[in-house]
Amino acid sequence: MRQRTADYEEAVLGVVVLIPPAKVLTYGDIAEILEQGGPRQVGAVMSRGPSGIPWWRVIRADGRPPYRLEGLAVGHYRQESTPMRRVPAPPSRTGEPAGYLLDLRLARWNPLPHEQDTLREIRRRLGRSLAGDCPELSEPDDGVDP
DNA sequence: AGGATGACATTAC
DNA sequence: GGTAATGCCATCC
Repeated sequence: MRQRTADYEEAVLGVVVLIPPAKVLTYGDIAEILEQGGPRQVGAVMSRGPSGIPWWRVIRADGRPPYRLEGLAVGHYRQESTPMRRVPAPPSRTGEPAGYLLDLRLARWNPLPHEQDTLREIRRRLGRSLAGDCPELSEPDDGVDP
């Protein structure tokens, strides 16, 4: 039940810690790997400020680092030599300082075969907990009534 | 129950 | 190359 979110969070974090230095995944990538939820759900997990994980390796689909954390993230990118390019003009004054974009073509993580196995395992475990958590899904459900 | 919200994504100008 | 409008999916009022 409520466990559902905890399991989802664990799965997301399990994927994030596998991303190697200088590589990144988008929120959507992770949702796709898990085959559960969507980008916003992944974002929701990350927003809880999980500790001890490379949060800066999870970015938006357009290459921007996590909202409001760009300054911090860029430091990590420089340290890891993550393919990044400086964006010329500051977009807008409405909050987005942006100034850096990750080059997703170069920086997106492509899991090796053995890493894909690990990802599959995470996905399977999540699927299991979700299924075992909602027995109603398999319940025949009695008469719907007239 | 219905609507607002969010570390998002895609499509259309 | 940008922004603007829509769609999404789960959570939380």
